[in-house]
Amino acid sequence: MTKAERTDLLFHALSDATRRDIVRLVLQGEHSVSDLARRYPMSFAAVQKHVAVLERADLITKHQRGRERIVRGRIDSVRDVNRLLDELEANWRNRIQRFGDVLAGPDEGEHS
Amino acid sequence: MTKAERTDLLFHALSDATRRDIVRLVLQGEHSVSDLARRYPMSFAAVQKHVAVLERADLITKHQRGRERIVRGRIDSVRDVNRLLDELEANWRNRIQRFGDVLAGPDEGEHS
DNA sequence: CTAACGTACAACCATATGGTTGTAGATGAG
DNA sequence: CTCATCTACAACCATATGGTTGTACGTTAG
Repeated sequence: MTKAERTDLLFHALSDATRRDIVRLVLQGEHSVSDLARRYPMSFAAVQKHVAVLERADLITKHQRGRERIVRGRIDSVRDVNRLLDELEANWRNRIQRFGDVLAGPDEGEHS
Repeated sequence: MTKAERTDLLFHALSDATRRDIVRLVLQGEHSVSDLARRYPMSFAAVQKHVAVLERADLITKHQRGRERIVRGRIDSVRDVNRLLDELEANWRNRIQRFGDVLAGPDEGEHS
């Protein structure tokens, strides 16, 4: 998977309020898929799909405990998203830097 | 528009590589829609749609100059996304804090 | 004025998305 | 063992998404 593809998955996963809430919950502590499903006004299968989207984006991990699947948040992936945004910001800073360079540059050609 | 709806729009807008690249470009400097369209292997109308998605999410602004529409990036919206992620991370930190509290808490009930 | 350019927008299409219900397989409780 | 619980997964549906082409309109260059 390319970096762009993974980035697509990350942002797409976070573009839904239910999924963001699930991430919030499982960063606070462990929850089974059923635990999560009880919280939202939709079917178990729907929540299952949301969890699958988050898993594909590496925002959560699932592991079995008895008959339950325990969901945990992966804080490092949330931070990856932060880093991706910083890369966008960096371009903005570079632009500002260049703009500043012009202002602070040698007075060539000014006043003719 | 609710906060969640705006957050949906922000993350959705950033979930596409072409759109992220457009944001990167227009944070560096101004570009007309045609300028942008020339860069990508898709029709002008397709790029136009991407720009519209970014505009709806407030990640860019458009203003007319002659017959061109100039696109500029809105760095503050990129930072809004950063802030939203920090809110998710905050829940994680709270969890760690509580975990630390337990470790550092009064030795009640221990050793019977 | 006229032609070329930049843009907007509608119509259309294939596929993805987010939801549903239903079925079936593991697993734990009693 | 038997039953209830938790999960997985398929099939289905309505709508959203990302692309296309075509048409129309404002603006500038010559």
